[in-house]
Amino acid sequence: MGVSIKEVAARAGVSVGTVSNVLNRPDMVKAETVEKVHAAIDELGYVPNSAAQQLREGQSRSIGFVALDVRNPFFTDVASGAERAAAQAGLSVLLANSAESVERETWNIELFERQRVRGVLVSPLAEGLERLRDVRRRGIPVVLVDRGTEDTTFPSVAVDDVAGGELAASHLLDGGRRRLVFVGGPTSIRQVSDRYRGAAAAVAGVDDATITSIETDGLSLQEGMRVGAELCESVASGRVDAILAANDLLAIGVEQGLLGGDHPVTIPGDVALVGYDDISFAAAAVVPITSVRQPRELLGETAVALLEEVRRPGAAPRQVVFEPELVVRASSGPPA
Amino acid sequence: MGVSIKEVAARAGVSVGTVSNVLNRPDMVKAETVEKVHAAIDELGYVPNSAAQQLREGQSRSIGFVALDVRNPFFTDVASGAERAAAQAGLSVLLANSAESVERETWNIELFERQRVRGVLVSPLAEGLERLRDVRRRGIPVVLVDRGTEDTTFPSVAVDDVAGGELAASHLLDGGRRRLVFVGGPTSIRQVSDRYRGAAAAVAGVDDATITSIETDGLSLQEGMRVGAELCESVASGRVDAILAANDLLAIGVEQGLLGGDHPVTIPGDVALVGYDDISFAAAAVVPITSVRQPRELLGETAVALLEEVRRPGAAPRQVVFEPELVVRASSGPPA
DNA sequence: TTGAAAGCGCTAACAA
DNA sequence: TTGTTAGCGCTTTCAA
Repeated sequence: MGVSIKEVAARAGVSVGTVSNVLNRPDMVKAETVEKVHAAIDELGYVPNSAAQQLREGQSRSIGFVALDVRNPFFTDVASGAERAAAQAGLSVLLANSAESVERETWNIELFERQRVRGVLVSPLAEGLERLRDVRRRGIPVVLVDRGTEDTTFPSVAVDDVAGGELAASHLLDGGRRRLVFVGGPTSIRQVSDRYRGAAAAVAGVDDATITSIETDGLSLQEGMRVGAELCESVASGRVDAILAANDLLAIGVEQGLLGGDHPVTIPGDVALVGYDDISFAAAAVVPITSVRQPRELLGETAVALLEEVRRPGAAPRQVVFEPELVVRASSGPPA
Repeated sequence: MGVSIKEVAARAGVSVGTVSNVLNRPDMVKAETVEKVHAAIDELGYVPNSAAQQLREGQSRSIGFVALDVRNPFFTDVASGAERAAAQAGLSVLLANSAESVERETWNIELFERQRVRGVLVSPLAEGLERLRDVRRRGIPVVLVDRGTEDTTFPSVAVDDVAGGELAASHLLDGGRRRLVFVGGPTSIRQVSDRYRGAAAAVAGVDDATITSIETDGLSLQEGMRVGAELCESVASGRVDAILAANDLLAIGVEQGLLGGDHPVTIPGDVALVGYDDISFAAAAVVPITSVRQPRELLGETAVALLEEVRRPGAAPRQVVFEPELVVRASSGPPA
């Protein structure tokens, strides 16, 4: 079980209350006693038991973060922003992975609830919202991350994905592109459909421009490669002159599919390409990829701030929406 | 604080002991009572307090995993193997990130110690070994992950990096390559120096073959691109016909540096390339990259097994070393 | 400036 | 089959 405060007290010849005071309010204790106690702590190798502390305090100093997919750099960046903000408030962040599964999401949230965390930040799956209301009903504050503002009873932080899609498409249209393809899916992921909607709106504003959509099974590199290879022909024949991917993993895959085929096409000569998220691999691709950047770390920081805000009694939940930003690189340059 | 077992007991009209029994040994309780208690639990939305459970039990059901860098897919894969093995034993894994900093490593281990975890799995930095002995002295079992077998007083699990380096170099030599360059660093990372040693040994066995080393500042994509661009000239002039990267991030960067320059070279025509780790981006590169694969998930599973093993009193710490495996892809094909 | 003691929520030993 | 209770390690209130 390890050394307890009792043993430290005995060794130092004081009471447990005094040891606790040395640890938590040392100015209350005579300097000499402080020294004695510290000596005992060192000799015994005492490490406080946080379960006992927490039981006594009634609450933990941790915030739970349930991410959709820890392997996506986007979420680790959001988490690291949350970590930084939490650290400043003397809190820590526990990271859990839903791996895009409702069961795991539910299980992780329950784990956090058992730990009586200060609150949970969660980028929930479409089906998970009802369960989150239960959690909140039981007194644990919840902040939605990257999940739009559908439900204004929750505080939330997100980036305007419709605007992001519009930004990307407008950029392509400004560059003279007219035959756009949107690659992404499943459309049940809100981010995907919002980005498409934005792009479609921009296209609708230009007379001779069109946009079609290719739905993928997921947002992975492999799916991107598959679609990229398929698109070679349409690009070569001039039926497609621009591709808009729902995220960068897809975009990188598409690029490789386009460049690696038997009849390779050129980027941006034959076709322009824009991704989404601006992960580090986008800039490092063979043809560096233009991408829509989201303030990932800021998202995490803000989520923590909103959590602290909503914990104050009587505070109304606030929805924060950030604007995305276009980072232009070679993949969307002028046509050949 | 949430609903406690006491309130459930009151609601169900039974004692707290009975509620506890319903939760932990339901066969001990009359079916009718079980039902009543469950009804009360549902109505009240009771969720057990794990701090109290843990305080009572004296130990948590969690294992701490301190990873060198969570952003490296290698470590998340090891972690996910550990998770799986832990889940089978009814345990869970807490993931912490050292981010290659000794302070964060120390801090995370202390956090785990306060939580009285069952044990810690750690891929420690060079400087951290002494502190781990302290942890063990205080009764918390420690397993070294991916850290060779220098200290046989710890159980450990690793992959033979010398053999891996040899494997990679031999493959290049078998393909007729003679002027090898090893790219990696800093050499203070044991994995890097081991892999180089293995490669050098293989080269020493072939009369007219040579190997030189280019030390990088880190194992990142960016460093790889820098070195790749630098190497273009040596490759073009025939001074280099094969490159061996210390990991795949570097290898991918090197490939992009080589292909993206003003005087691009061909892979594998002008130069062969081999990476290390076999992360998913390696297979998805423009020229798919030959790589040395490590059994990542198995590493994690084994670490958990070793932990359970060493917890048995009197058990000797065991060192497990796995053999790496070469995955051949286009980047190391025959010369032009 | 210190000590004694209550109590946080839970489990398990024991009594009924 | 169920109820009562001690005690896990800690903080904090109250008294000395």
